[in-house]
Amino acid sequence: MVTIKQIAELCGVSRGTVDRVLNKRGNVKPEKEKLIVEMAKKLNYRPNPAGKALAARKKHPVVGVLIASEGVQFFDDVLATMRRAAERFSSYGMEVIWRSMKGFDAEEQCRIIDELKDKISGLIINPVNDPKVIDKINKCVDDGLFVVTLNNDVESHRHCYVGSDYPQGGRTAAALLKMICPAPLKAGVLLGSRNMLGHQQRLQGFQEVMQSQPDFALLGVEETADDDMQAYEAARKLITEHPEINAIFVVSSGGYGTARAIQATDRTDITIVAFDTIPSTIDMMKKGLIKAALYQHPHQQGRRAMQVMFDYLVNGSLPEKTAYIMRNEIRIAENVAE
Amino acid sequence: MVTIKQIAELCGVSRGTVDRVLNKRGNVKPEKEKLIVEMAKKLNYRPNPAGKALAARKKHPVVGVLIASEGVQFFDDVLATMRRAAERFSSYGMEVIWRSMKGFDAEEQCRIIDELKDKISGLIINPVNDPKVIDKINKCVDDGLFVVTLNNDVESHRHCYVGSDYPQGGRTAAALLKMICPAPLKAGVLLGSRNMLGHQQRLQGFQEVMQSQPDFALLGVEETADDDMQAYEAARKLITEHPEINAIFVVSSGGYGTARAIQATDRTDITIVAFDTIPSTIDMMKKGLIKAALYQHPHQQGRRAMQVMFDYLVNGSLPEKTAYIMRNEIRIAENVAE
DNA sequence: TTGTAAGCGTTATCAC
DNA sequence: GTGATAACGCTTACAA
Repeated sequence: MVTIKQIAELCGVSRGTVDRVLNKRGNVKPEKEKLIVEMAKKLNYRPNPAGKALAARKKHPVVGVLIASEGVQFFDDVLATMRRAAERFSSYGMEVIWRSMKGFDAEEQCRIIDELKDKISGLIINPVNDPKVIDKINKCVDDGLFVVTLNNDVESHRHCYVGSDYPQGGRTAAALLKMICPAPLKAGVLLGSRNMLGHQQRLQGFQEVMQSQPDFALLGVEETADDDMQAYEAARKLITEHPEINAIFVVSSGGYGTARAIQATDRTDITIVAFDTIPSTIDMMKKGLIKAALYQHPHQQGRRAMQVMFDYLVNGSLPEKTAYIMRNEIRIAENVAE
Repeated sequence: MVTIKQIAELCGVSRGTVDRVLNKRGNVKPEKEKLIVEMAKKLNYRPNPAGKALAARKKHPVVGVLIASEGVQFFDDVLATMRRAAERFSSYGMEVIWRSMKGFDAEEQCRIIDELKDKISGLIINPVNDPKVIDKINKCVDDGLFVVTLNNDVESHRHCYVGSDYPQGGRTAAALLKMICPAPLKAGVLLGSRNMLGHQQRLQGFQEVMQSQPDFALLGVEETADDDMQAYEAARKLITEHPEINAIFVVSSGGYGTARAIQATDRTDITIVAFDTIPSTIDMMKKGLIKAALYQHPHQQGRRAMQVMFDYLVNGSLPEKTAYIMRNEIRIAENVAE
């Protein structure tokens, strides 16, 4: 509740001086600086976000959002919430420009970053795990951009990461399968790509929990490129090659294709656990073909990423954490979207 | 991005006049009013929340929070998040005064409302379902208070309700038990109180789903007053009177007491599904005694209630919905808080 | 090195 | 009925 003005009066200086001290703009006599810093601390000064936001309007901050979202339904929810947030924030003078790409081509992502870079002061990106992209991101940070990685993190100088707890997702799926599938468990795994760190981590978490199950058998791991047609083929392959299979863990997208494959074989004894409650998955849950789906809070991911960006660009405050990791929730037909 | 000032210039009037029109304060010539309203609409005017917040500081809005939270661990999470939100909002000049009570005594709740009433301009309350309380709430609304009911709704003139989807919680628990418990299912139910509408609704949802299960047997429903000791006794009673029991659904608090009762009887064939991931429940989940817990988003409930209040009192904007209903998530030992 | 003044958008007060 | 003005807290450009 204490303001810059009050601090200025108490210290016998002007608001400008206090502002220079608190925002470390220099050009203040050391003894005055000390006095002001101490006074601010003693009075527990917290800048008023409304005042900051109002003054920040003159800056018209622009945010770039670059997501490899095309053809990935999971991002529909993320982006829907980001758009709503952007709409809210627009009245504070923050503008968002949107870019999307299909697939994980590092060259293309670098190209788009270059195209965006001189237009923006913040970047929200779902980065491809590639040295060229990482370099590019580090360059952005060095040049003063505020960078948030979303849903996929890379070893870089990014300011903040927002995504889900991948190892936990795998562990949860494994434990759930142990609960709902008759032993002995003979499972197949479909994953998007071995090059996706998150998918790898989910698989590791899955195996970690299954280890303790002596009669567990991992029959095979197939890649799907997060594509339902490929998932369909991969699931058929698993079922044909391993008729004893009784469970399939779909590590990322592809639940629908998997369910269709099961449907086609008329096998009712195979339990599917998938990721993400996207419409096609929900459909298959209602039909009983997918028993459960893990929810990685897409809306919260989108909201948090935009909020972190807004707080920095408009309110001038850094995020409390350098990584916001969302929990995995278990959903079944009864508690999935109505 | 259009401001009052711009509208004023375009309409050839002063900012004051535009303000009077947009905030319906009257004293404006009908033709001017019409012109201004149309211009605002045409330009898609949206008030700037930062400006509003800044101006609202002079009002020093005070919010009363009254929750029957004592001894109910579920509310620890709700209140923790509400406190954090209150802290954030305090820099906008919004103050919160906190009251709690133990149990559901309507008289006492009315007394506390009376005590708060002339100090506050908004009330967040977990109302007792009693005509006296409802009258009191309606009186508050009539007198201009903004009222949000939290976690429990009552038939009143409250502006907004924030709580969980009770029927869905029951349905989800039932479907989950069907998945993880060997048939035939012989279940007992422990619920807080038959007078709690939410608990009743959960039980109904539970039975609704179980109906379709021909070999299902509901062995008994016992009340616990959300108390672990009473839950312990009630669970022992169920087990003693119905040795064939193989599942217990704990409709609200009491999961810990139930698990202790199971532990005491050395029965390993009874599956417990409980509500809320409070510390004692988590402990019992880690030990494997409680198989799953339903999570009703306490943090989101707290955050949303405070946000709705803030948006109204500080930004002058009504909530988009009159009820915010949280989903029930399924959690097991692997995805509960680390 | 420091102070002053204007401005961000909204609201409230007061004078006409 | 209406308009001018000051105020909310903060930033910034400029003057001293």
